[in-house]
Amino acid sequence: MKTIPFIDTSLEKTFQVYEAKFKALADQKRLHIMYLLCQHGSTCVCDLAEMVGMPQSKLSYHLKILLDVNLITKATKGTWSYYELNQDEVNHVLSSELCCLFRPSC
Amino acid sequence: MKTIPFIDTSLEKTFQVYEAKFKALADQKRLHIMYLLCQHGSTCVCDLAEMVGMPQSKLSYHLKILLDVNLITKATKGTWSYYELNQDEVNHVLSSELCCLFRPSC
DNA sequence: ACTTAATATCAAATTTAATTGATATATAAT
DNA sequence: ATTATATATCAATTAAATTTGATATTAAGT
Repeated sequence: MKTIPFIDTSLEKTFQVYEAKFKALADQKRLHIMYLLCQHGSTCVCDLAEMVGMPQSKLSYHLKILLDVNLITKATKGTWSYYELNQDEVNHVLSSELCCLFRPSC
Repeated sequence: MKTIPFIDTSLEKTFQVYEAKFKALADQKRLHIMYLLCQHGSTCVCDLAEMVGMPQSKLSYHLKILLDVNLITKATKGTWSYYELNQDEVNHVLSSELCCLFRPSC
């Protein structure tokens, strides 16, 4: 019989959530992708692949990682998938100083 | 003969720096360590090891990762090493909302 | 219907990071 | 000097993330 450590459990959940988000951010290629999405707005995979010079399957892999933690969003039109930076989520996680990296205006 | 892509190079460096910082943040155990350092202020390794329930060598490994990217600082006194959260660096990287996780007052 | 184009997914190979237990180093206490 | 304590580092293992090339899926154009 043990007591339920409520606060610790909820902290643990919080740490889990942020671990996933930071993992997604912890990669140069993905930071570059986010930067490009920020600069160009909604962009389809094939255009993005050209911009980053990355094979399509590899790019899809990295986009999925960013999508799964809600740092980017996806909209499908026909066979095209358009990805976009989730500015709200970026603002929620990063300092305004850092967010600046992911703002078209800066 | 090729032109030097100055802007891209400096962007690449920026991404490298943040990759390393986010990598350090991308781990539940390390987030927990940072949280404890925030709550308790300057703490020596043996006390911290007890708090996180982690073998000493493992803890030292994780502390080094945080230290290397300047998210924590270290001060040695005799055989003891005292680690402390680098509040400035945390503020520089994370949103104020998130920083709150690493503020004693919140 | 058939072909082409865009994207996602998969399995295998590779690379990178984390864990473990042992050992080294350095200070402090006796 | 010897012993005990705190911490860091190392080599070996294990685990996780990334890359690659191939294939599947789905919509569009002819």
